[in-house]
Amino acid sequence: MAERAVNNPIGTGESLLFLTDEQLRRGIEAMFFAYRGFTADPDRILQNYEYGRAHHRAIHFINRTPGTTVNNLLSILGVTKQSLNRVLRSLIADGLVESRVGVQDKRERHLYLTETGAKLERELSEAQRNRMRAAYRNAGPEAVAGFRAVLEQMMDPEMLRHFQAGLDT
Amino acid sequence: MAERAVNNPIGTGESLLFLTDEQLRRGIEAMFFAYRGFTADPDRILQNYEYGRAHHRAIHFINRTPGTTVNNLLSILGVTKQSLNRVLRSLIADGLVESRVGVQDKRERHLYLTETGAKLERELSEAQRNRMRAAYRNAGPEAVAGFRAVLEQMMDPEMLRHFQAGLDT
DNA sequence: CTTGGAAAGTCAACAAGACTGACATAAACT
DNA sequence: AGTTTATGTCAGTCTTGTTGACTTTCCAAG
Repeated sequence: MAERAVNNPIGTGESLLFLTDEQLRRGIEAMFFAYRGFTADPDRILQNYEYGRAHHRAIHFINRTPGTTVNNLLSILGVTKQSLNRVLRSLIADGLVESRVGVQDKRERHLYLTETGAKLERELSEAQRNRMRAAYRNAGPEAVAGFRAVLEQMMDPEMLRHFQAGLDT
Repeated sequence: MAERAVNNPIGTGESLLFLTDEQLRRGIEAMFFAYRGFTADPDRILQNYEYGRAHHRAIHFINRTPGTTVNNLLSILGVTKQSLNRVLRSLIADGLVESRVGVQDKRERHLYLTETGAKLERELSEAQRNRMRAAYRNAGPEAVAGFRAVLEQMMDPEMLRHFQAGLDT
């Protein structure tokens, strides 16, 4: 009936990985609880500005890739253009994001943070980096490499593409 | 103006951790993209049942701790009772969750998955475990330990408490 | 040079899932 | 007896997502 306590050992060849359902469940819960911590600090800050997580995501990726097009942002964020448009409209209206008509292709809009937008971005990312930095330091350098390796393996191929596109090195 | 390309090395004493803002940003994005992959499979399955992520979370933790009370679930999930109640009501109405009045304290309701509920739980967690298992295998055993270590360090103390409460070992 | 299609934007309607606030009930505690 | 606790419910709001329909702009191929 229940498959609890059933061992499900997987040999990788070189070293054994005892991946019981129980251990996998812990990994799943770790992701769940950690993601909450991961978003907690920015969420708190955003309340002071009457913005939400969607605004944070837009600001983050516009900052990462200044001049990115709406379409590119759409494929990174994985939402509909209507949903993103609502967010962008408010950010543009509030003077945090600037939308410039494309030079080569005038249909495209290229997005940039204004000085005000960059300021909020710094406030948000600084809080998030502080938590990440503390976690990294407490876990140690080998842990950091493992953390990144597992996360990359967990991504969908298209997301992995977007992730690697953001790596300069 | 911009602080790009500014090194921010942090010496831990034993081993050096060069935690540049750039490296921390990669960790942040890794979390973002990986979480999308993490939830993608269950989300797809849930559409067939007209349920959402909130139902999944409730089902997961009721399965993990059968007989848990509503209050305990509330503190794990970090939502309001009104929000949780909406989810529980539909799960109970659909016969996936059973709510039993407490024996010692009759104010409390203890929650259990029915056979139907357990079946959906298996379908969801199997999909999620498959992805987690593949990620673990591809990343290797040392990576798994590091992954878990960093995630634990990223949790808020109260969430860490809940996480560790779910560890039998 | 015209037309087809891509990129972007807008409007409307809707749904899930979170929230607050107010209130009800039952049971336990003091 | 009065207060606190646990739960449930009603009503209303907000954010963020969705679909569908439609327009404008504009590049590029026929």
